[in-house]
Amino acid sequence: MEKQPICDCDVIHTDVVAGVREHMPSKEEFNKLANLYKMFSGGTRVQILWALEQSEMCVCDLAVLLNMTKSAISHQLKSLRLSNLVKFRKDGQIAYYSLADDHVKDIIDKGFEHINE
Amino acid sequence: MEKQPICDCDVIHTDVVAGVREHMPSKEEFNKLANLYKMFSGGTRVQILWALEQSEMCVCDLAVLLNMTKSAISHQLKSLRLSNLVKFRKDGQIAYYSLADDHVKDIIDKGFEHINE
DNA sequence: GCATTAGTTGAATGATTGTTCAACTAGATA
DNA sequence: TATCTAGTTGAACAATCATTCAACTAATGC
Repeated sequence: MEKQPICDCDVIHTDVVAGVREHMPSKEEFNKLANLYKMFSGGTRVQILWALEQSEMCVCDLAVLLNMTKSAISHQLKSLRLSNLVKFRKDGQIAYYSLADDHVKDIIDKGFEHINE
Repeated sequence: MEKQPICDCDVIHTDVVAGVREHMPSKEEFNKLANLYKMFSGGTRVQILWALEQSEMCVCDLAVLLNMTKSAISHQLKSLRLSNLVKFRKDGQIAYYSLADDHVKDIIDKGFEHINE
């Protein structure tokens, strides 16, 4: 069953809306995009991403740097891993995390640009 | 009273951590950055931002385009306004919203780049 | 004046999220 | 073998968030 439109507007700019709708990505694509930015939208995660931009680090390094528990860091790293923003290599029992690709740096830099204007 | 470190690690890479900490922005700056990305991290808000990148629109236009209530759109527009990501002009009772500056487009484009690789 | 409409707002509610806690695995060391 | 440590995991709880609802403001037209 199709959902009814839920806006009670009488006069809208039908042509503008139709034109924009024509090139609009799917809801699914917008959700993917939103989920990507969600990874940058928490204070802890954005600090982790910035830190890994400076140097690869293990979970304990990050925990000490950010003064948080290994568990909290590990949970956030898992989200970042699932979003393909970080990767890691294992050496013995130590896991060395690093950024997955250059997009992360680009996105963070753009963000700093905006807040510093 | 100073907070005690809460990580129970014995061996960490002290030099790496110290080096990274030296150039680390303040917690406050990271929070500003995270708040910026929070604006892109909801499906609705990122759709609004993308739509306004295509054309200026009134609240009703956006409500019809995204099939949501005017109230829901208005609430999100308020957040976006407070973050200086959108602005609006009033013509009679109609409020025409548009993007505040080019950073928004840059950030969204970088995001699409990442998810389409 | 009154009615209508675009938009805003605050409170409430349900969903999502971040951190903590405790238990666990795997690699190292003895 | 037993023990220690780096890291992971799931459940639980508190905090944050998005949408709905109802009431409201301001501009338009009769």
